[in-house]
Amino acid sequence: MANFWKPGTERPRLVDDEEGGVLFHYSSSSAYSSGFGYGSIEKQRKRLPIYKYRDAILYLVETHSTTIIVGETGSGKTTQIPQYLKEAGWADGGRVIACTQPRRLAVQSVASRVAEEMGVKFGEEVGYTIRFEDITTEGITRIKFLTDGVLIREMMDDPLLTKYSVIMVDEAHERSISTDIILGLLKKIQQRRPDLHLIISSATIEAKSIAAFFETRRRRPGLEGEELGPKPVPAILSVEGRGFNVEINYVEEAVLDYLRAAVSTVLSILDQESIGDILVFLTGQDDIDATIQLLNEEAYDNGRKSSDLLVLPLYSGLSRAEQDLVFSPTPRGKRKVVMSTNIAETSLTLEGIVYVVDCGFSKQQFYDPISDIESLVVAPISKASARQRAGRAGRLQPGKCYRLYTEEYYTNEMSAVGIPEIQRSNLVSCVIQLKALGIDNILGFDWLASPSPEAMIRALEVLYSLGVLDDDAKLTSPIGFQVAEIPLDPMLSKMILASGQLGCSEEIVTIAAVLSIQSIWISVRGARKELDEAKLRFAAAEGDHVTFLNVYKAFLLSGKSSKWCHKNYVNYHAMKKVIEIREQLKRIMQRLGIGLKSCEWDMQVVRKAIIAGFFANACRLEAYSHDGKYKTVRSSKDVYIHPSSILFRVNPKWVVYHALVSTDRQYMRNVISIDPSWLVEAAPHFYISQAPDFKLAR
DNA sequence: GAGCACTGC
Repeated sequence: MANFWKPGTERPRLVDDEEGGVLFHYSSSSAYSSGFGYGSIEKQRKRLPIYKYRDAILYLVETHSTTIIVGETGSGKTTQIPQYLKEAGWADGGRVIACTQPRRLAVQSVASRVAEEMGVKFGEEVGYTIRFEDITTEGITRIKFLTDGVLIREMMDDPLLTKYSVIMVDEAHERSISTDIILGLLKKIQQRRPDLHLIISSATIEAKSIAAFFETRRRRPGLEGEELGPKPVPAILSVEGRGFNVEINYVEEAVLDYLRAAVSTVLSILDQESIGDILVFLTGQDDIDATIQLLNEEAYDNGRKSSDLLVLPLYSGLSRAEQDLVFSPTPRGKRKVVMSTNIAETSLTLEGIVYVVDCGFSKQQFYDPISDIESLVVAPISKASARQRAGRAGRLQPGKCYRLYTEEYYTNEMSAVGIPEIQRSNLVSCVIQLKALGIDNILGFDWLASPSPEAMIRALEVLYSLGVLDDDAKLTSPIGFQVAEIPLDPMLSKMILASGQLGCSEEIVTIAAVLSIQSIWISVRGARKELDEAKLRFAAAEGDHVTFLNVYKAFLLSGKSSKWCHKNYVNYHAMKKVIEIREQLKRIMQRLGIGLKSCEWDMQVVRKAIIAGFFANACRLEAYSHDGKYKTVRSSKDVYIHPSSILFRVNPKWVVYHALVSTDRQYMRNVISIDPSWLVEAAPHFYISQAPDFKLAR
C-alpha cells in the first residue's frame, strides 16, 4: 500500500499584480449565508472604495478594455456576470452580450440556468447557439451563449462582431484551438473597436499570461492626461470559489506501477473511510479494464464480498446507457468506485464524489509536422490538470485527493500548464479558418502561443495541394472559399466539392458525415467477434467508405430504428448525429450551388470523389509482403491497415486511407481500394511534383 | 488484431 501524508491544504493563490494593472481579490465566503454577491473586495494597489462583487466587475468592465476573471468552479462567474452586465445596461440599444464556452453541453446548461435565474423565457432574452441548434431570437436575445467554434463562424460573416457589446470567453485556460484563435482575433478587433469589452475567464495559473497578451501598452490618442476610452491594460479580478476544501495527499515514494498503486489506494480508502464515492483518473480503456479486474481480485482476496462494491468504467467509447450507470445513485450498503479517463475532468461532472485518486497521467495527442503523424501518447498531466482533478472531490462536501506521485514531483517537476492544443495539432482547419477571416499572414498572426513554423508550413502545403490556396497563399475562388465555408476537415470539404461535379454528392455527403464523427460502431469489449460479424453484413469490397453507405442505407430502411442499431452493433446516437450533420451539409451545399445527385451505386465515381480530397494518402502494398505492409506513396513510410477496417487482411494492392493512427505501428483507419491511375487523374500536380519517379502499374 | 477528450454553418 502506498503511504500518504498531508502537507496541508491546497488553496487558490492570488495572482500577482501586473504593473499598472488593477487587481482585486474578492472573497465570497460571507456570500454563502447571505446569497451570492455580497462580500469584501481586498484592494491590492490603488485606493478605491470597497465594492461588492457585482460592482467590482461592472467597474472593471467599464474602465478596462479587457478584464481577466479568475475564479474556480462554484464562484458563480459564468452565470452571474452576464446578468450583471445586462442589469447595467450593456445589452441596451440592440446590443448583445456574448459568452463562449468550449463545450456544447456547458453552453446549454449555463444558458438554461441563467434564463431560469432571470425568470425569462428561454430563447428570447437569453438564448444559445451551438451547432445544429439556434435557440435565439433575432433582435430580442440580449444574452447569448455560444461555443467558441460558432463565434469563429460568426466572424466569417461579421469580422468585427458588431452586434456584441461585451464578449466573455469562459474556460480560456483550457486553451482549445478555437479559444486561442478567438483571443488572437479579439485582440485585433479591439484595435478597431475600442467600444468592445472583453471578459476572459481563466484558471489562476493562466491569468497572468493572458493579461500580458492583451496588454498593448499602446498610447491612447488625446491630450496629455486626458482619459479617453477604457484602459488598454487588462484588470485581473480574482473570485474565490464555493467548492469545498480538498485535502491533498501525495505518495512518499514514486510508484512504479500506478495501476497497482491505484488499486491499493482504493482499497485503503474503502477500509478507512466509511462513506463517499471514489473517482479514479486513469489514462485509457486498457488501464481502466485492467484496474477494474485487479481491484475485483484484490477485494475478493481481502475478504470483501464483490457485492459490496460497485466498480464502474467511464470513457467516451461506452454506450450512453453504460455511461449513465455512473450517474445512478449508489445502492444502500454499496461503495461506488468509478474508473475514468479524462472525460470526468471537464466534460462530465459526477456528484457525490468524495475521494479522487489521480495517477498523474493522461493520453494526449501530439502532432509531428515533419512526418505528418498525429499520435496519442501517455504523458504526465500539468499542475492545472491535477488541481482540476482534485477539485472533483469537493463538490458536495470536503473531500480528499490521493496523488500517485510525490509532492516533490508536483512542486518541482510537473509543468504548470499543459501544452496548448494548437502546438499539438495538425493546423489545416485552423489555417483555412484564418484565411477565410482575412488573416493572410498566418506566420505573423498574434498568437497567444505560436504553433511551430513547420506545422504551419505543412498546413499551407496541404491546402495548396488541394487547390484551396494559390501561389500567393490566398484562398482560391471559388474552391478555397467554398471549402472554408463547409464545416469539415478541408480534405472532406474538397471531396464534397468534387462529388458535385462527379454526380455522386448524395453518397459523398453521407460518407463525409460518417467520417467526421468518431465511430458508428458500438465498442463492446467482450463481443469483438459479434461486432466483426455484424460489420460483415454490410461489407463492401471497395472498402470502409462504401461499407458506411451500406450501413446508412440499411439504417434508413429500418425506419431509423434504435432496436435495429442495437442488433447490428451500430451506435444509434452516432447515426442520429450522422443524419444531423448530413442535413447541415446539404443546406450548405445548396447555398454553394452544389447539386445533390446520386450516382446510383456507381462506386467508381464515389471513390474518385474521395481521391479528390485524399489523394495524398495513397499507399501501395509491398510486393511479397506477408504481414500486409504498405508504403505511403508520398514518403515511403511503412503503414498497415487497421484491424477495425473491413479491408483488414484483404490487402488490396492500392489503397487510400482517411487517417493514420499511431501506436506501435502506423495504422490506416478507413480505407478504400483504388486504381492508381485515378490518382494522377485527380491530382497530376501533386504526383508529378511530389514523386517524379512515381511509376504507375498500368 | 485495436480506440484520451472535446468541438464546428
